[in-house]
Amino acid sequence: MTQKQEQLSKNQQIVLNIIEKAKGPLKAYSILYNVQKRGIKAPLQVYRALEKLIEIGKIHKIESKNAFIACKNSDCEISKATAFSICNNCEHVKEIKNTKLSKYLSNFVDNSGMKYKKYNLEFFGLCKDCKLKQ
Amino acid sequence: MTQKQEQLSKNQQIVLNIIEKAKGPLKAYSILYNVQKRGIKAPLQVYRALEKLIEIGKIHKIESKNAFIACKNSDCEISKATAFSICNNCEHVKEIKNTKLSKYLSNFVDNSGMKYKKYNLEFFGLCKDCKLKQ
DNA sequence: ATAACAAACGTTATATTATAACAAATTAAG
DNA sequence: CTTAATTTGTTATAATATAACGTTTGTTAT
Repeated sequence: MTQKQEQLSKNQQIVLNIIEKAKGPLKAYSILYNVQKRGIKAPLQVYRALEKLIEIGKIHKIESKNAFIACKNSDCEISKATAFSICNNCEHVKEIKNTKLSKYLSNFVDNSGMKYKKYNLEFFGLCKDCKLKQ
Repeated sequence: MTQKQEQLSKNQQIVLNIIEKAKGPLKAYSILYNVQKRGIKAPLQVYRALEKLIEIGKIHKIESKNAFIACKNSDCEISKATAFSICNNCEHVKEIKNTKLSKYLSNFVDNSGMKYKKYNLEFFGLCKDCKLKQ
């Protein structure tokens, strides 16, 4: 019983469901194949839903993978502050929920005195499972 | 007189020159158009050079833009730790050189105790010029 | 309730970004 | 020199993403 999903349109709902059920990030065309039985036929329908879902913070794009993942973090309001860990071996992706980190980055001021409204951080390494197996 | 460039191959050299001369990040196909007079004819030739240049840390990929920029930061050895600021208005991109930030992120340990080998951070906001103009 | 507007939809076509596969040429090392 | 590794050239194609158009649905204000 998630709240505030009644405002999503039909296609947005379908695409979000697929992404939320997935274990990891999904690519746009893989989403497309998965939702064809539900009436979505064209890439653009998927991309439009993705765009909206990103806008309202329900999902994030993993830029280094061109893939999309459900937001598990109520803190990153409207995707202004996102951080992920990505396993180089099994490609497992996890959203990092760390208050210190997000505070540090949200308040970061560069050498020229600039502050930023938004950031996206991607960490790469081996996840615990893959570290053990090696 | 940059050092250590004698080891680059012809195509790698050509592509690097274009990227280093550019004011901002370049897209692969824009690089291609720019180097056709110098004998590079196919996308793959560009992508291969890009791959190598990234590998040896001469350039970075701006993931959110699918574009490539020369490394201006001798500190980010072999691109293990990259941070950029990106202007939402004029699309100006700048590599952030900030020792505190890079130390903070390189030493970051997440809630599960994981440390990471590599990260890429992209900040978004308005650059100084665009802030003034608004 | 309905006119006016905004948001979402469906569809076709196409643009943009990136890689596969294979053979030839070049370079580096033993 | 010759073997191995890297780089090159080339053609084809895969994968990712958007343009443009007209229609339908949903919202809001009267």
